[in-house]
Amino acid sequence: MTAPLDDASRTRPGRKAGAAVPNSDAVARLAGVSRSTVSRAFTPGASIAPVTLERVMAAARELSYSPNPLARSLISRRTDTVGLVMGHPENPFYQEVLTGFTSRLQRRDLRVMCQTAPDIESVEDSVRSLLRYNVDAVIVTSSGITSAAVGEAHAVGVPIILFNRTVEDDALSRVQTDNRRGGRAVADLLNHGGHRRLAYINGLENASTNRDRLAGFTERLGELGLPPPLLEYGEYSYEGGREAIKRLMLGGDPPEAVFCANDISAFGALDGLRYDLGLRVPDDVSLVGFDDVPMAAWPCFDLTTVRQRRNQMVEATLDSLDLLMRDPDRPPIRHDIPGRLIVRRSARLAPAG
Amino acid sequence: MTAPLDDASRTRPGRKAGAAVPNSDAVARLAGVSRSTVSRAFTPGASIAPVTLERVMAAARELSYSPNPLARSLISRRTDTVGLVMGHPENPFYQEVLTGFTSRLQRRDLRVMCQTAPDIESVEDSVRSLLRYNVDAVIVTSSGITSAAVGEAHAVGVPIILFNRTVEDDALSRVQTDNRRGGRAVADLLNHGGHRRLAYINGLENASTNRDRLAGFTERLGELGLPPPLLEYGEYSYEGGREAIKRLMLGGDPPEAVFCANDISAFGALDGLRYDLGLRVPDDVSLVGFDDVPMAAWPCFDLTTVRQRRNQMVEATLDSLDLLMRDPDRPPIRHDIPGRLIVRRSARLAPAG
DNA sequence: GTGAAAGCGCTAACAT
DNA sequence: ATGTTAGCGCTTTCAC
Repeated sequence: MTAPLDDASRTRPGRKAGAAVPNSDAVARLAGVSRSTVSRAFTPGASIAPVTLERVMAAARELSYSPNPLARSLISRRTDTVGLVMGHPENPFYQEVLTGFTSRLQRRDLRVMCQTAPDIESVEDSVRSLLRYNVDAVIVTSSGITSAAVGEAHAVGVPIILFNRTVEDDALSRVQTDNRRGGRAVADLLNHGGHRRLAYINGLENASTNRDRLAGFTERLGELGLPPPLLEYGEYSYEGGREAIKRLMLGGDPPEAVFCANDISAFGALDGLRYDLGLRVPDDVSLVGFDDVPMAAWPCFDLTTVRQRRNQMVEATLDSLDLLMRDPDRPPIRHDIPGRLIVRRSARLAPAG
Repeated sequence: MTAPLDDASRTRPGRKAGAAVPNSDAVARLAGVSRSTVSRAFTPGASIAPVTLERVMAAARELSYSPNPLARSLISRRTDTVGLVMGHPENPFYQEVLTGFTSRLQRRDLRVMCQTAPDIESVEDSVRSLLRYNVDAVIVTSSGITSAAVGEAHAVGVPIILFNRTVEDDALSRVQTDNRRGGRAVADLLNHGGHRRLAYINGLENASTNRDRLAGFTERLGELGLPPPLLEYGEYSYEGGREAIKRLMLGGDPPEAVFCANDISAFGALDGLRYDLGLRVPDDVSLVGFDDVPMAAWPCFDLTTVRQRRNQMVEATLDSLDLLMRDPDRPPIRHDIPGRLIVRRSARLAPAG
């Protein structure tokens, strides 16, 4: 529970002694003003005479000075740093999300502290660690979070946003694809294709994305008078999908169409079907994924899938972050961004001749 | 050039006022000791009586106090934070590298500040920004760096390590695959396959990885008495590879075998060959990539390639970092880790019947 | 509009 | 082994 402060690395020496990092004192001396004036020169709203400003800035340029943000944060209680906790970085979708976040945050002149957290407990550790470093906000991607961590963040007034994950705690801001609606759309598509025996290859069992996609899928199947899907476990991974499809197809009552919880597991399922089982897609089995990663469009896969609007989701997250950082007491913000069915060739569109 | 300090975000308020972050003063009072004793309790080597230590720690636990690392860094001149500048995050290989770095740095109790930098100028901006935040070291992945940035880092004693990139400045530490040797190995392989008209699909023209792979390839071809390869430009991307192969094959003297600067462009070339041009691999053309990303093993690609030993490279980088952080004046450390030829089915192994 | 003084939370140097 | 003092680099009163 306690932070490992007693680690050996603490014996490491600090920065080289002779290193000359200019401070406001030096600039003040060179410009012939007081330290507070230098500070004012670097504080946008401050009242300062234009000439003085110019003189200070010239001195600052000469010494290539800029205020030490860490010292500044000691007083301002802002670090201009956002913490990013990534749950499942092996999925290309989240890799693009990560890039989206870092590049856009940079553009807003915010620093990014990255942590990877394989499971929900390490999310707690990560958040705690980020809070110690006084980040101004935390984004948690594709992973849940313990209410303990939420509480600690709330106590110090640091907003948390969940990206593509929901938790029971309804007091949390979040941005996600409308996974349930995505699942429903897939049910409709497969129904149009004339399929009746359907299956779903689960992602991670506890992920809300997985649960919601399945819930929407099953719900809509029910409305259409179709039986609930067969279930298998694919762990959101290529290997998982490839194994899962074999278990499904070699079981008693093989499905006619399979909905995979994400694209990567769908690629695994696709390869399992054609290379391991010698079946054709979509002639023998229809297959649908979720995410629309770039590879899904490659001819080798040509995967019908539900697109998550990555850019839109990232933008929504950053906009929400802005609002929450301005006012930590604001009620939680929630975005459910509709996915978009991308029809390619891996699923039959009409009943077989 | 100057940092955009005058941005609007500075008007954003700091952390919630009521937020109670305990400080050493509070702990000192509760434990009935002085503030310096509290400090000592959290400083591993410090001389402190076991009973006092216990009492302080109990008080700290009660207030859930831990020292503010930012305030601490003001004096110690260490932030326990490493800057990571990523050049081309769209390549899955570097996405895995990124994950490797963040998870391993976390394990060493170091924070990671991430920046993405599309070009060499933005690397300079990124490094400067990281230096302002007093990172203890900087890792630059898959991108070059300006000597200005190197100079600034050196001036403040912050080590920089280049990951998979070389620059003229020989005073820089770096870790990379022995790209030249990798290129030579591919030349040998294709020669064994009986190919004589060869081509190389370039990655990014200025990337040292690209130059070295090509140099090794060409060099070894020369030694084997083969003509230098035809050249095309694939930009290290799927689309680039797919277009490049078309230009090559539809040109006057189509090659018998093609070496692609990385796996992703090789996938593009492969799809171009079979889906756009109707050719078979390796029957009509042999194809080799570089990286050995997980997808290369998927049956759909089954790509012969040169494996970069990602984990080993990441470990070597972190070990070097450790040494350099301990002694910034230490001479540059260089690792050239041999790649490994992974033979799959995309390249012929013996001359055609 | 500007300077002096106080203090953010911490550690280091010097006492004892 | 512990307390006192000074100061890291900055901003923020509060005077003028």
